[in-house]
Amino acid sequence: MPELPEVETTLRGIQPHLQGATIREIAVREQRLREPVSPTLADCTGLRITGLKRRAKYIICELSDHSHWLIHLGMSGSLRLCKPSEVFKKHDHLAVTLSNRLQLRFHDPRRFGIFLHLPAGDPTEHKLLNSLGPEPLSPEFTPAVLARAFRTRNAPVKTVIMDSKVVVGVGNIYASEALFRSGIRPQTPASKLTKPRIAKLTAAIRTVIESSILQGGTTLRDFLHSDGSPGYFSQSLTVYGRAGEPCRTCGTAIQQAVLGQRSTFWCPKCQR
DNA sequence: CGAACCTCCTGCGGGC
DNA sequence: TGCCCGCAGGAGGTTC
Repeated sequence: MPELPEVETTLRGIQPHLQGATIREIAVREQRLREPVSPTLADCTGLRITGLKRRAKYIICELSDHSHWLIHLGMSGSLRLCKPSEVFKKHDHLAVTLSNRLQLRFHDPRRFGIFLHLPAGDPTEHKLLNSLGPEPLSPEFTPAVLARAFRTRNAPVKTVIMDSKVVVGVGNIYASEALFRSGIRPQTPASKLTKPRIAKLTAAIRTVIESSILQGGTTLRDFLHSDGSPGYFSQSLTVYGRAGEPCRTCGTAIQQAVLGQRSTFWCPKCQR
């Protein structure tokens, strides 16, 4: 369940090894992902990787012919670098051999991930990217922006902050965490929140994601030898997954309910 | 447009 | 120990 910080950590881990490398070979071992792996992926042999960036939870890889790879880790995906000789693990669906004697492997048991080859052009015009909201850590993510999005939304605030058109990168775990941090009950209709509370929520989303990236960065020492999953689960979560356990602030039992098909956790005393 | 619901898939944990 | 069942979840798609 890679959340944005995990994607960012993955990007930082692989970037130094991919940037500037030439693609020697591409092996697609399983093309049935959320969308079929692009058939033109094989045509990328011989191209150089000229840049890597992240947008929302997507990793965008720029190639020397100005085409791009658009990668999403879905629920269970990971990217990892290893020696080309390493035995394939179950669910290693893609292997990209590079000129630097390393191999990039895309591993994804549940196959909710995506690995697309976009034709030369601006990747942000792709339909998966062209209607995304602001990055939570960018200056564009302000209380005013959130307030504007909330005005017309009567759905639970938790559902709304998980809407990627409102703000990207707030997954199920961090939605609960950010709401706890801002003292807001997840069920509250977004339209009912006052300006000061929205401001608090904006800051909480930023803080929760920021501190998690820092954790990922410290846990992950050498991406080359890691198993591909940054140790971000080791972080202490305040409410997520803690139903029935005492709130770390007031001791009240953490509640759990399903909201918008997703399990949600909150403290009934600290969050109103 | 908004809201509710559906879907893809496999691993894991609970119950017996 | 083994088996069955149901749940978990990112996010686009569908329907009303």
